[in-house]
Order: sequence, then C-alpha cells, then structure tokens
Amino acid sequence: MISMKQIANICDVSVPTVSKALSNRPAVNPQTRQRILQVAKQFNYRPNALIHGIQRGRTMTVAVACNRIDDPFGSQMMQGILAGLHESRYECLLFNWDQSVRDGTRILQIIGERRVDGLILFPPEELPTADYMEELRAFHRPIVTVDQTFAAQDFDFVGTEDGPGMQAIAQHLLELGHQQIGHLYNHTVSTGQTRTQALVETLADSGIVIPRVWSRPVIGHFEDSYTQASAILSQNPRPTALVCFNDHVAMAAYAAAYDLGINVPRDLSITGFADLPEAATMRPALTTVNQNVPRVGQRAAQLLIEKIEQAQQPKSTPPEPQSIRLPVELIVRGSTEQAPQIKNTTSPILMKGSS
Amino acid sequence: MISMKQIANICDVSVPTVSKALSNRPAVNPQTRQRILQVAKQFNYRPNALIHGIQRGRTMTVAVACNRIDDPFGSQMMQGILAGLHESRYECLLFNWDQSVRDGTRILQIIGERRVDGLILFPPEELPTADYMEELRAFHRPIVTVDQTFAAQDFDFVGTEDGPGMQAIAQHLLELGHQQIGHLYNHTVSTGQTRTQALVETLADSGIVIPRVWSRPVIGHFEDSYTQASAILSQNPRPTALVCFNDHVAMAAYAAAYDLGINVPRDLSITGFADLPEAATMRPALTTVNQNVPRVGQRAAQLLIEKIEQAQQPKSTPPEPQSIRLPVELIVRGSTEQAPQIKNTTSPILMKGSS
DNA sequence: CTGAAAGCGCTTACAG
DNA sequence: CTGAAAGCGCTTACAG
Repeated sequence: MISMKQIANICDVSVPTVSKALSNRPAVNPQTRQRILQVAKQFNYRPNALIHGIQRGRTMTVAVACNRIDDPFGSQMMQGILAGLHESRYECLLFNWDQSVRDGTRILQIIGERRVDGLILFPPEELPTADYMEELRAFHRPIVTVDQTFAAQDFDFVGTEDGPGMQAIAQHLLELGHQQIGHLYNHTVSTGQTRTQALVETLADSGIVIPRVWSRPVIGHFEDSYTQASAILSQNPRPTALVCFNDHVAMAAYAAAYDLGINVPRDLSITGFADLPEAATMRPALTTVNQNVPRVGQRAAQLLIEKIEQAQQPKSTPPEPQSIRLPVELIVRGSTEQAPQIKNTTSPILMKGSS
Repeated sequence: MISMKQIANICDVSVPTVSKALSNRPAVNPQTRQRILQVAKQFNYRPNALIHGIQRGRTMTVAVACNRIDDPFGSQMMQGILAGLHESRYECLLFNWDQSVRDGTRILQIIGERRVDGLILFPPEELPTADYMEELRAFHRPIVTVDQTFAAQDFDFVGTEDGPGMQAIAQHLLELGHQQIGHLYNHTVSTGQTRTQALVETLADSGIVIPRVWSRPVIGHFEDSYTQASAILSQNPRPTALVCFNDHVAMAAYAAAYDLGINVPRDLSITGFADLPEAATMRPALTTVNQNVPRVGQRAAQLLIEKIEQAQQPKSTPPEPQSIRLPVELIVRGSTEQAPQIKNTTSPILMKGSS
C-alpha cells in the first residue's frame, strides 16, 4: 500500500505537504494539492489508521468479549452492539470470552496491547475468576458489562428490567387462573436470581407457593433443561403452567411436553423470557417477555462510547458507574391459556367466547 | 499506559536496552534486565501492538464481513471463524456487511486503513454490487469467501457439498415412498441453485417431477417463507413431503403446517438443510443435512491464514484461488416418515415393523 | 554489554 | 506556500 512518503517522492514535495494536502488543510498551493490528490487516488492511498491510534491515543476500536455468539440471545446482543458502535464509527474487535478463559488466554492483555478504547463484557457462562476480576480492574479504560450484574458495582452496566418482566408473567398466569405452577430457574446468573425473586413474591401475594418438586434448576444447555422439564412434567399431579427462566429453556420445555404427549397450551401453559425471534415463529407461539435484546446491546455500545469520550476530557468527573435497565413488555401468544381446571369447572361455551 | 521510554527513564538506561530486555534477547546485563523486567511488571507494561503492525506490516487481525450475525446460521459460522482465528492467534475485526452497504459505508476502505491482514466475506443478503466487487479486487490481501460462491472465481472459497447433501435428502424421501413432493427454494443464492439442481435431477432419475404449483421461491425471512409454505400446503391435493431450502425455511413450514392443522410427520414430511442446533430440539425433530457450520467457518479462517502466511514469503507462487467444500451428512429425525398413501395401501402391521 | 542512529507512517508546531 | 525538525512507541543494525 502506497505511503505518504512515496506520494511525496512522486510529486516531488515533502511529506508534510502531502499530509496537509490529503487532510484538506489550507496552506497548500492549489496546484500542488491537485497533483497530490490525483496521485493518491491513482495509487489508492489509504491513511494508516494504526498511526492515528498511536498519535492520538485512540484507536476507535472497542473490544467485545462475548460468550456464546453461537446462540440466539448472544447473537441478537452482538447485532445490537455492532449497530451501536457503527453509529459512532467505532469498530469491534470480537473475542470469545469463554473459549479464551478455557485456553488460559489473557484477553485483557491482548486488548491492552491493541490499545482498544474500551471493553464491552457480555458475560460468560463461567463467571470470571477472582484473578480475572482483578485484571479487569487493572484495565484502565471504560468497561460496560451487559445483561448480568456480576460486576455491576465496579463497572457500568446495561441490562433488562428483569423483576418487572417476571412480575408481568406471574400476573398473566394468575389472571388465567393458574395455581399449579412449575418453575425452571437458573440461579447461577444474576438475572435468574432476580426473576425468581419477582416470581415468588408475586405469586405469594396471591397466596400461591411453588412446591419444591415443581421447581428445578437449569444450567443453560438444552439437554439439561429438557431433563429438568421432563422431570417436572412426569410427576403426578403436574403443574398447569411452567415458568421458564428464558426462551431457550422454554423450547426445551416444549420438547419435553411434546415427548410426554402433553399438549401446549391445552394441558400446559409455558412462558419464556427474552422474546427471541424464535419465540414468535415456534408453535404454539411463545408467551414471553420482550427484552429487546438488540436494543440492550446498542445501548451498551452507546454508553461505552459516552464513557470513552468523557474520559478524553481532562475535567475528569469521578467516574460513577452507571446502571441502566431497559424496560420490558409482556408478549402474550399461544403458549398460555386458561388453567385446565378452570376450563373444566366453567361452561365450555362461555370459554369459547372468552378465549 | 507506561511506555518503554518511561521504563528507560526509570531504570536509567536507553530505550533499545529496554527493548532487548523485554523481548528476551541476549546482549543485556542480567542485573539490568532484572531491573527492567521488574519495573515493567510493576507498571503493568504492555507492548504496543499497533507498532508491530506498522513495523512488520502484519497486524495479526482479520476482518470478517458478516451478514446477519443475529441468526443461527450466521452466528454458528462466526463461532467457527473465531475458533479458527484463535488457533493461530489472529484477532477478529467484525463488520456487519449489509448494514454497512445500506449506509454506504465503505467497509473495504476502513479495513484497508486498519491494515488488516485478510478478509473473510461471509456473504451478504444483498449480493455486492459491481462497484463493490471492483473494490474487492482492488483489496490486495487474501480474501476468503464463505458459503456462497458469488465470487468464487476470484477468491478462495470454503463451503458445503450442497449437491450431495440435497441428493441425500431426495433419496431419503424416495425411499420413504414419497412421490408428491413440494419445494421451497431460494435461487437468489448459489447454494439454493445448486440444491435445486440436485433435487430435481435426483427425483427425475426416479421419474418424479415437482409440479409448478408445489414449487415456490423464498427470500430468506420467516414471514415470506411462512406465506409460501402456506400457499403450497393449502392446495388440494397437497404434497406428502416438503423439501425446504434450509432449516430456517423448514421452521416456517412447521408453523404453516401447524396453523393449517397438518400433522408433521403423519400427514406431511418436512426436510431442512444446515442442521442448526434448533433442528435437534424442535418437535418433531427435523430431518436435515448436517453442514457442520462452525467447521466451515473454522476452515475458512484456517485457509485465510494459510494464504496470509504464503503471501508473506517472497517466492510468490501465483495465487490460484482454492475452493473447498466440506462433506455433509444426512440426519434423519422425526420430521420425515413413510408417505401417507404408502401407509394406506400397505398392511399397517407390516408398516409398524418396518418403521 | 550499551546506546546513538535510522526507520516504520504520520502529524504538529515552527522557521523560512 | 513549503519543508526541516521533533515526536508517537518501538525495532534493527551498527558503533563503541
């Protein structure tokens, strides 16, 4: 790739003159400029962004440490992050956090060496070790964590109104007359803890408790969720509604119900959380809470860029970590229906009309 | 972040000495080295990778222009690409191709400025314009295209054995006795064209032709696929099997069948192509062709790195574009079954035994 | 063993 | 209007 020096040689001028001409600054003879621009174009000159990074101390690059881009939630998030970065002309250096942790690769060292301007941490499956948290704190550039608050006390955070979301689901099920409610929860992550709390409290307000045998933990992958869902649904009696930690788990619950010959929603209502694209396309379509995942990612990118640009200014207001939670919306679809016993005790004709 | 210069000041030596000490080269007094390493550690020194990029002309960075990371196919591919780059310690600068094209952003300019070592082009929804193809050819670094051969004549390519894959599906359906076969195809992409050809030829060998009314184009998003699937399935008579361009389209076909009260697989067999994780978890589980998508991405990354390292050597063998197609495997699951009329005309008892 | 010099590609004052 | 000088952070010969 041609350099300014080469252009300078060709045009028989000095490098500073080329620099001025190409960066459109005044003090250059129009004819000289003309010639320089023409040569630059002809040889397809591209300024070297690495140099800008060195000189300005800004690379216009943000590292994104993402876990599981290969699942719908993660990839929706990435899409939003990319869009947010794109708006402000930042580029994205993408890392697979978990893979790197497994390998012992020190992502933070790498992104330190590459002088990225900031970091978006889309939390890992395996939470960072104490070591890693230490490293994170030693990374003296803005960090925004996304979705999980594992480190929200230290860093900026963008996530979802998990509590209100789950509350909406609980109320929806109560309104449908469900009293026998099962729960597939995930307490290894902060969102799971928050959602469980909201669910339990909202049900308790109506005097409903989830029996221990209908409450089971899931750890994230399909097989496990499927097994746990099957375990709940094989019991007698079984719940009339199954609240799932997220849409993923709900899909496993669908499969478990299908394999057990349980009809959704006639025999069993199922709810998710996220509103991934799949939620609308599966059948029956999934009742869930819309997190607007891409929007969360986009907001995270925007927040990070704000922090980066703030840090640029010397008036250094002490960087109080911000915490942003985006609102949610209950999306009622075909996977939830009146509780079976209600249907049985009520006139079927009445039911038809109201459903 | 501390620099070599600052370390040199602190240790009261010259910058070259610091450089030698830190890069572990001999000619340094052990005591001096000791002191330098200690200070470097204390101030958490990290070499500036941008400098290496400038000096060596290698940034150890690969740009990935990806379309639709937010869908399962794209994100599986990305996962594989990341893994492949990671193996050789390359990092990934990620771009959303379609978004950029829409904005008129010249990705190639940006990645030129950032001096990436190569480019993986995971093809866009909207194929690149002639302008873009021109730009691509002007990008004098290795390019590997993935999945779609829109530019395979110019660049290295990694994809899937689409023809044999679709042939396996066709044979599978023939073996199940299907003669009434519908098809949702996508001829806007090269994979779609190849698959159609294989399907048509294989069926023709058995004297079967897909009627025009059972053959409809889809363009990629759910709504459209759903509409087209519904159009085919609403006809009378309708096919006993529906071959879908890919798993995505198959999911839309499931939804259409469900909404029309058509039971899969009893009334209708459906096939996909890709074997996304969802294919195994949906119900009935989807009969499809396993493309091993992450493996394709990983191979693409490996090929690109080979090309990059070859280009490094001055013995410049003329760079003949390579084309690699990874093998596929038919995965038979619950979405395909004996054709209904066969079931009807054959002894049910016999059928039970043979299924 | 150590450091002055030149260079990577560029920008920014500052003389002329 | 133009270019010599210094600098960004580092490496590579090459004197001493």
